[in-house]
Parts: sequence; C-alpha cells; structure tokens
Amino acid sequence: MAEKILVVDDDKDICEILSFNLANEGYEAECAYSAEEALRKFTPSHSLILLDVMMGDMSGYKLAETLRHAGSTVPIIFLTAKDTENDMLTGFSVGGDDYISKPFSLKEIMARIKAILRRMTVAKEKNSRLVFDHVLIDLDSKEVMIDGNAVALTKTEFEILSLLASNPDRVFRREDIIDLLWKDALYTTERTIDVHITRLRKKLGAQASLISSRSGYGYRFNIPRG
Amino acid sequence: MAEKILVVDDDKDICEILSFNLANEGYEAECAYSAEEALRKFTPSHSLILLDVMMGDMSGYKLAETLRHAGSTVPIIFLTAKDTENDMLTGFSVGGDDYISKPFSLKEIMARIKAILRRMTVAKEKNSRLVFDHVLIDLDSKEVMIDGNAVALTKTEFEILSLLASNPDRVFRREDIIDLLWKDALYTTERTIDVHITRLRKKLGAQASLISSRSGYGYRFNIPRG
DNA sequence: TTTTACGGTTACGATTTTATTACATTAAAA
DNA sequence: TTTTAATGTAATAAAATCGTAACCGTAAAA
Repeated sequence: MAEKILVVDDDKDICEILSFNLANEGYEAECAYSAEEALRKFTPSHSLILLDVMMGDMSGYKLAETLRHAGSTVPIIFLTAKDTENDMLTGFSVGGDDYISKPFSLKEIMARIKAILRRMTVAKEKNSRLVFDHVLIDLDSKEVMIDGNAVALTKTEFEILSLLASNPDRVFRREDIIDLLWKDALYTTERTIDVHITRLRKKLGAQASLISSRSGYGYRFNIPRG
Repeated sequence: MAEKILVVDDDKDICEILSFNLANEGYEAECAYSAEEALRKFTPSHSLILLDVMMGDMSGYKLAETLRHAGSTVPIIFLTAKDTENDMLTGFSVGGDDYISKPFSLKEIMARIKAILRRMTVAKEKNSRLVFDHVLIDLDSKEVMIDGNAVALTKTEFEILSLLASNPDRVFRREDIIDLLWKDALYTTERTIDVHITRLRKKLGAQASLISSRSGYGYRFNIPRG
C-alpha cells in the first residue's frame, strides 16, 4: 500500500512538479489547488500533507488548524516563501511537523518527507517481541512459543501472524494482507489467505481462537481477555 | 515526567546554552562533549538527541549510524555549520529526523523539538473510534461496545451504524445510505435499509433509541443528551 | 370513518463469505 | 538426485449474512 500524500498549492506548476516527483519516489500523490479543495479531498487514509502557506482562499495555517481541530493528526509539512522566524514558529504552533522555505530543493523535500514517515512507523511499532498470555512472538528470531513450547511456523504463516498480532484487535482485509506481505508478486487469490489462516490455526492448537474472522472484513488477532 | 534530551556538541558553550534553554522549557537536558561520551551517556530513556555534525573524535553522522545499527530509534536532530544540500541529505539518510543549520535560532530549535516529540506521542495512539455515553464504535477493530460489552454486528449493520454515528444528528436519506455503502451494486430496495435498521436496533438493546427515523426523510444517530 | 403514506417486523430463500480438504507446483533439504 | 516441506489454487462444504415480499401498526389526510 503506497503512502498517499496530498499536495496543496494554488500554483498549479508547483503542485504538479511536486506530485510528479512524489510519484517517482513511489508515493501516491494527489493535488489540491485551494484550501477548500484540500478539505474536500482529504481523507484519513492520507499519510501526509504538503501545504503551501499562502493561498487565495485560506491561509495554509488556517487549513492546518482546521484539520487539527477536526481531530486529524496527519503530518503536515509547510512550504513557503516567507522565511521569517515568526512565520516558521506559527507553522509549528498550529501543529505543523516541518517547515521548508522556497526556493526549495526537491531532494530536501523528499528527504524530509521520508524522515517523517519513517518516524511515524517507527514510533508505532518498535517491539521486537510481542507477548500475550500464552503466546510469545519473537520478531527477531522469527520464533513463536505457546506456553513455552516452540511452534514451527512457515515463513508465510509467521508473517501473517506477526502482522495481525502487531496490531491486535485491528481487522485486516485479505487484500491488505496480500499487499503488505507479497509486496511484489501481484497475483494471489484472497482465498489463499484463508488457507494459511487454517494452517496457522491448526498449529496454534488451543490458542487457535486468537485469530478470528470478521465476516465481510477479514481477520484479526484478538487481545486475550482475562 | 520530563522528557530527557541529550545534547552532543564539542563546543562547551553551545552545549550549555542549549541545555540551559532546554531546561527552561521544562526538559531534562544532559550534555556530552564528544561522540564517545554521548555513547556512554545515552540510555533508552532519552527522548531525543541534539547532535552536532562536526566533532573531534567522530562525526555526528557516524554516531547516528552507530545508534541506529544498535537498534535505537531515538529521534535525532542534527545541528551543523555545514549547510550544503549533500550534508543535509547525509543527515537524513543516516536516520536523522531533522537538520538545522547554524547559526540557529533557539526558538526554531525548540519548535522543532516540540514538533518531533509531539509526533512521537501522537503516532502511537491513532485509534479511530467514535465514543458516546454508552456506545463505543471502533472503526479499526470493527467492534461496537455497549456499556463495555461487545455487540456482534454484521458488516452491513456496522457500516450503517458507523455512517450515521460519524455524522451525529444528521438525517441520512435511505437513498444516500445505499449509495454510500453499496458503492457498486445498484439495485437495492430502500425497504432493505429498514430491515437493517430493525436488526441494528434489536442488537443495540437499551440504546436502540440512538437511531431514530425522521418520517419522509430517513434515519439519524442522535447525540445522547445527558 | 376510510384512505393513504410511512415505518417496523418477520420469515425464508438466495447469496456471499468462510472453512476445509485435496491436489499440483515449486523450493528447500537430505 | 531423491525426498520432504512449503505454497498457491481449485473444489466443495458449511456457516453467516443479505434482500425481498408480505404483513402489521400508527398517524395524518381526505
């Protein structure tokens, strides 16, 4: 699943240069030419916003504030011609994550985007072992223990289990599991996931119910409850 | 508990100015005057490192690499007199989170530190959930809890409830509900919605009245009023 | 009163989704 | 090489979910 980035700038040329380069780097870029359009196009699935400070209908700061007040925590990088200290501080104070002055270097922008997205994912999961009541998953040694006994999982089984268990209770669609684990190879049936889940459950034995299916959605790893 | 920040710079004056100002901002600052000393003083409880690029014994980049290879994901902000593009890109490529050129503004540094630490905490808890008095709707786990007890909803029921609850008090026409949830398939009777609503209400039990109908218009999720 | 419009409910067959098994193919190990 | 394990696909069975029609009830309109 490529990261989606929303580029907001009323200068069409800049917007297109940026989104072209973002696409080249493997991101899914989308343009908005006004704050109003950005609000309309923004969805929770966006990973980051590149936001011009000066725009016709609404200042970029205003848009950032609006998003933050609406509860969004999407990372925001401000792009701007203004580079006085006060402008920058305003950018950070309305919840911005970075502030880059024009004329900017594309490489710098790409590096800063990468740094923020990296920080996002690193902050989320930095555990190398997932520990639950009866199950221990060691992401480094690729080992799974149930009540102290090692369980022999194949690579695919281990990957699926790790993915589900590293976001307990969250439901993963089969489509997403495939996208996340089969990164390259594209032609995999969703039924394949079912088969792996069946095998996984068999090996998990008494703990099989840790993985449950949510009809119409996919599979999840349940946080064991008392 | 104050955030601990490690300041690494072989210029004692800079180190002290920074740590003084960090302390003023409520952080717990510690100084290291060489990469070697930094490695010795660094602990996993540090929340962030301010790192000078040019130091006698080891370049800041080298220290950052060492830390990353050792598995640390602590945020690193580079401070530097070098401000060529390549230096900056090196900073990001060794796992840096930000790159600030000297002479730097203290306010800018403080703002950037704050932004990164904010991002750290925000990134960890990004559950999307709708919370009301007795009802909790978790959009990730696709779960609905009423007074702490899980309620088993089918996919369609969950989708309808989420849709209504994410715009409380707004009345949705049956036609719109169908358009929004059945994105592709086209021929669904509006009466079908009624049936789903009935089932939903039954499962919501005591909270059934959260969903009310507006004759001639459609359905709505009522904001519970004390 | 009767009529009409609308929402609410139920039952049931149809459809979709999930689980399991068997088999073919590929990759890895002996 | 032979043997074994791992993987993906297809077929089938089982379970869960869905959609519709028919019917009921209520309230407002005629």
